[in-house]
Amino acid sequence: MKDRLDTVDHRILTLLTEDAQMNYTEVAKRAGISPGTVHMRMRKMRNLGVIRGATLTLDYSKMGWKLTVFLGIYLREASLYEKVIEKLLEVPEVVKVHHSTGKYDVFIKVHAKDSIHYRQLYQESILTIEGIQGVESFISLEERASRHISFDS
Amino acid sequence: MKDRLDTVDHRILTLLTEDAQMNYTEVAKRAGISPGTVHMRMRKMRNLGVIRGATLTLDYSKMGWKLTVFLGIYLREASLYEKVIEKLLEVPEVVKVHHSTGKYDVFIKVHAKDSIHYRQLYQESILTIEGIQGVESFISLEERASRHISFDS
DNA sequence: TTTGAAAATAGCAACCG
DNA sequence: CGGTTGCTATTTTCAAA
Repeated sequence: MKDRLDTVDHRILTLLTEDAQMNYTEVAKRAGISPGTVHMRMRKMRNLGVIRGATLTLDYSKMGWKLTVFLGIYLREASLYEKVIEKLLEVPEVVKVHHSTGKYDVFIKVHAKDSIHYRQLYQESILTIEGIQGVESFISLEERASRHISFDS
Repeated sequence: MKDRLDTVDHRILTLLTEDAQMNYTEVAKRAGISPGTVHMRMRKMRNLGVIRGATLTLDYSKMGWKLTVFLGIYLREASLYEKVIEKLLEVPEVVKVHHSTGKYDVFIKVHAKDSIHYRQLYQESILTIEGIQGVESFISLEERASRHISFDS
């Protein structure tokens, strides 16, 4: 098993990042290879850890979750990040958590049903976390793109 | 076709957001329903727009893309966002674009192979965009969570 | 990497509660 | 009317070339 990805792998990734539920026979057809090869390459890329999994892309607003908010968090001490992240992970509305450097120490994304829900979650579940010094928030008005880097090259 | 999602729909979403490539027979087994029902519910949720699609979760660092950077962008005038977003979408390394309010006008996520690549991309493709007044950036050291809100309730 | 064949799954139609 | 069952076409998966 070769470790480096080639053009065929990239082509498979492009197709499946656009629709992870596309069946491998169709992927094979579009990539100009046999279905067996698609299966093999996918197993290889999963084993390499290049592919971590597959997930659905959901429209939360259509499910009644109207708010998407990003929070940039400053810590009292940078070394507290591990503890703070642990606590953040306990909040179900928190869907992304990045340990970061630059402007903020921790950067997260949360979903809320409405502004009431958001305020409550913000005040009761985020601000109360020990070690957080400050938070800057910005509400997403609209997601204009959610895509992958292109593998064609 | 009922418009509201029920417990069964939520259970299906939970299973498939964790692994969008799980076959529907397995989903049915775990949700305690028949495969036919899974197909039916999935078609319903796609038609409702609740499910927009499915994608692979990739580990970019394992593909040689070592840097993930978030950029908070201030515009010269808030009304320029449409034009600026158009330009940002032309940059292939830009994978997420949010029109936002609060701290920044536009908020994006980019991937780069290394710091050389990042600097070049930043200076040549981002800073040169007409209408951008300022940019604040923070590098993701580590993604500690990428998940969905939980639908159990 | 492809091919070919067996096992499993998808997708639909007719039926049931 | 939504759910299940059962049937057929398609897909997956593996072994051999």
